[in-house]
Amino acid sequence: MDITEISQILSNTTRVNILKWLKLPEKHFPPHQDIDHFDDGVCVGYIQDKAGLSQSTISTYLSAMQQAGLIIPTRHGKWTYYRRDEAVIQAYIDGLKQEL
Amino acid sequence: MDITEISQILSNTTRVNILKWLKLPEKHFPPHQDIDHFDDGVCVGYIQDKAGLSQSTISTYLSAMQQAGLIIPTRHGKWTYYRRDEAVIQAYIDGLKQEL
DNA sequence: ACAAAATATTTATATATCTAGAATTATAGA
DNA sequence: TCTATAATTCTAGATATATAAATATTTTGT
Repeated sequence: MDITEISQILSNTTRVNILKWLKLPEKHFPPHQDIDHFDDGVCVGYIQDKAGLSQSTISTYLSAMQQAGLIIPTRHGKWTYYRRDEAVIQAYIDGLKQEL
Repeated sequence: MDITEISQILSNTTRVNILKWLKLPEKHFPPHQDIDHFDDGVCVGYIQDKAGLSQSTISTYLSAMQQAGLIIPTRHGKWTYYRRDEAVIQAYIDGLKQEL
């Protein structure tokens, strides 16, 4: 868990929003076609529609967020679902409180 | 208090270090010539020596950190002392815990 | 008023980030 | 196997950040 790497992710409004949306997926996204729950998170397309940026930009953002450990991808057929890694997010906040 | 603005500040190791050093100035800096306490923080020159970057870079960093509300400047003669704004730092961490 | 010290600002270059379009890859269905 | 869909990766241009040298400003001491 790297403070500066995660802070860099959080320095962009869209990425912060994605994290917020993923906290309550049923509130921010329509139901998926293939599955009836959000246990593995939300597919890239839905996040893209919500954010209003290009598909490649969102995909790049999600990769960076995954690289930083903030979200976890799960593949379901053609779709990639992303969900938050609550442990990492919590550890980051705790780390800030401790170190900062 | 803007999450992305403060996160941007925290995305740089030197700036994070400055905040950490300013938490315990007596541990990380020599005593000042003109005053015998760190109540108003630490002068720019000491921070620059400790960080090992150029004077202009450190001054730029400190300005940005002040702009984001993280530190407070106090002028003492020729010197500018910078100290943490604990309330803002705490509000940022609390804000993250709440919103994120 | 002048010189020196501390800091801030301006200017400039190298690198990184933002963002999208095009090309590529992965998967499911016909 | 061919096609359509979803997502990733590559490429590229515009903007932002990192960093320092040079210059300007502020303040003190002579």
